This record gives sequence, C-alpha cells and structure tokens, in this order.
Amino acid sequence: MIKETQTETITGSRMSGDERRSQILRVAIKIFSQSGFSGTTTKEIARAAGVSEAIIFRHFATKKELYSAIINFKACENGEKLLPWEENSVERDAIEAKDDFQVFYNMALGALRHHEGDVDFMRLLFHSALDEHELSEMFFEQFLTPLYEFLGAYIRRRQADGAMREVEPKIIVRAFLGMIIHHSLNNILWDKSRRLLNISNEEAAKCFAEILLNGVKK
Amino acid sequence: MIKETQTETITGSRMSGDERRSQILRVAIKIFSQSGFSGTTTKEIARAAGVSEAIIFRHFATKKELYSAIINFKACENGEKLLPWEENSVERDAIEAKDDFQVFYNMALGALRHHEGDVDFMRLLFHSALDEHELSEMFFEQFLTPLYEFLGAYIRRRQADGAMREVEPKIIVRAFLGMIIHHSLNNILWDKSRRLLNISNEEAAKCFAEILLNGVKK
DNA sequence: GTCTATAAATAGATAGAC
DNA sequence: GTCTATCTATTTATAGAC
Repeated sequence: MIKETQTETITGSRMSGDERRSQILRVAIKIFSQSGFSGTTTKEIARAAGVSEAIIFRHFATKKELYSAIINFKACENGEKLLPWEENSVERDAIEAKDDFQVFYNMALGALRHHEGDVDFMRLLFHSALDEHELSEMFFEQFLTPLYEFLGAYIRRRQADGAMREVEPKIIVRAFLGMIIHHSLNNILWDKSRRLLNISNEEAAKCFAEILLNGVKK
Repeated sequence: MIKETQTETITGSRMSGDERRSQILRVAIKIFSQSGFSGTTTKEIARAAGVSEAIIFRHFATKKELYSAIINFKACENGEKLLPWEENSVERDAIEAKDDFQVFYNMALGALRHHEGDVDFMRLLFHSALDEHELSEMFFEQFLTPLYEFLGAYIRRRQADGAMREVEPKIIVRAFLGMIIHHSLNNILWDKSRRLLNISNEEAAKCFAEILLNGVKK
C-alpha cells in the first residue's frame, strides 16, 4: 500500500512536524499557483503531498491560513534577500561607476532569470492580484514601491548629470519594468512554446536596456 | 416581493429569451471577471441578474458553457472591429505617411483607452490565461499574433528605409507592448489608487512612444 | 419564462483509532 | 504524526408547478 509521498523524494520514515509543514507548503505553492485559491482543493494538496486531508488541517486551521502561510514561507526562503538589487555587488559597482548600461542590463537579466526560475511564484502573484489577496498588497508595498524609488532615484541623479532627458523618472521606470515583466508574462502565460518570440534572457536584457537608455538619453 | 432585476434597469415586464440570455451574459462577465471561474458561483450570477439559478441553466447547460459563451458574446459585441489598428483611418494615414510618432502614439493611446474602458474584460483575460482556458488561446491567436505581425512588418519597412536600427522587430514590438500592457496592468491590479504613478493616458502614450522611437532610431 | 424545492456531487473541516 | 470515516455546508444541476 502506498503511504509515503509520491511527489517528494524523502521516503521511508515519518517526518517531523516542521518538515511535514514545509513539505505541505512547498506542494501547496505549486498547486495554488496552478489553479488559484478557489480552484484548488485541500484534497488535491493532500494527495500531491502524499498525506491525508486531516494532516493538512492539523498543520493549518483553514485552507485560507495555509494560503497565507505561503507568504511567510517565501519570505524566509528568500532570507533577507528581498530587494536583491541593493545587495548585488556587480549592481552596486555599476551604480557607483554610473555605468548606465550595466545598471539596467544587470537589473533586467536578474529579473528575467528570477522569473524563469520561479514560475510558480509568479503565477501565484498574479492569482493573488486578481483575487485581491494580501499577498498582492505585500508585493506592491515591499517590492514594487521600493524598486520604483530606487531606480527612480538613480534616474534622477543621471538627469541631474545631464545624461538623461527630463522625463518623470517613474514613467521611465514603468516603461522599463513593463518590457521586462511583460516579456516574462508572455513566456509564462501566452507564449509558453516561444512561437511568437524565442530569445535568450541575455539577449532580451541587452535589447531592453539599449532601447530604454537610447530612449531617454539626452 | 422583489422579483425584477436589481442590477439592470429594464424592469416591469418579462424579457424575451434572447434579451435574458444577453443580460445574463453581461452580468456573468462582470462576476467572472471579479472572481474567476472557480471563484464564481451560479447562485451569485443568478442573484446579480435578478433571476433564479434555474433560469441560468435553462439558457446554458453548464456553468462552463456559460463561461465559454462569453467569448462569442464579446466577439459579436465588438462587431468585426477586432484588429482595430487596421480600420482606424488616423492610424492608416500615419502609416502611409511613415509618421512614426503618430503610428506608435495612436496605437498606445488607443490601447490604453480600451483597457481603461473595459477593465472587466481585461481581468477576464488574465483569469482565463492563468486557468489556461480557450479564451486565452483565442486572444493569443486572433489578437496578439496578428498585432505582432502588423507592427513587426511596419518596423521592418522602417528599418529598410534606414530609419530604425537593425534590431529584431518582434523584440521591439514586445518592448513597446510591454510598456503599454504593464501600465494598464498596474492601473488595474496593483496601483488602483494611482499612488505610485498617476498620469493621463495621453501623457503615458506620448512618453512610451518617444522612449521607444528614440530607443530604436538610427 | 420564471419560480420553489430538491437531488446529486463536492467542498472544507472534525473525530477518534492507531 | 497519520489514517479512515464522517459531518456539514456549499455548489451545480434538475423537476415540476405556475
């Protein structure tokens, strides 16, 4: 009789409470990201995690609590490396040196790689945005807003240097993020087979950075 | 006793079959766009339409059929004015005259206005993309693909004229659509109160067109 | 064309044995 | 920590009266 997990590799012995909790969360992220909150059943999650539904409800009081717990789990998983652009030394050097291409190229490439490597979370983010779940608000407050301020501040400095045209920096940021996020969104949602456009992350980052910088240079 | 519709203005007399069908569809679009397919109940739709659930199932055999019927309904509602860029005379003239700014500005402005005026359908489109429903595939085939070809062809001509740099046209299209769609997406999903960036459609279209055209000009 | 009432299926959540 | 069995609420869908 199959009792042990079917999707996880750890088999043979019973997990500790924390291990099981983490495992359920990892599975839940995948399932929720596929079908959204209301499209996902606790039964599905239980099956994918290789446990009974009752176990789910021992670790999480309600389905909603499980969904919300994903936020913290992800936050911990990423350590404190939210706001990645501030910790990356290549990025810091490029900013220091006012090497515009390196700043924008590295940011684009980092984002594209991150999106590609965590499609599940990207989908979860869009689901939560449509559902108006708090996860979406947190993403906005803790990630999007700081990013706009950080990039906006850099652009403002370069405008003061006379290196960029006097366009509202936030609009420039939106244009740039638009290229990047929309490209990832296409890859994830509509053009999974890359029929419409099939380019490497490196090439995309290079083109986007060039278009933007030529677009705003003086 | 309240029997007549609570959300529709036509009251007093009983509707014809077709009228009722259309009314249910209009209501369904709104509700589905808010909560997605699995997040929406037929009871909700019935209540919002001011009819009993049984009526819904008289007009549509299943909930899924109702969801799918939205596609045709929208297609008819838009008449044959899909691919709007090919029918707009201002747009045609601008293309004829090779007035790049007018071409890109008008396209951006038209799209932004359209998104703003049909938020429900935009949300529906994203829901269906995450759900991998056929509506999303149709959008890709019938709208996105032709748009890439159309804009891509224009860019190719301008490259042949020596007016634009030799960058893969599809990448340029993606960058441009990215600015536009991501801007609308922000307005609809994350920045509904416009705290992050509050600009008119005209200003957004102008900035995006300028950034793109300077970005790719020779 | 519309309703009330209800069947049938499925969802989330709990109890109690091991 | 995990299971089987079960309860309750909700949801889709149908029947039959008006």
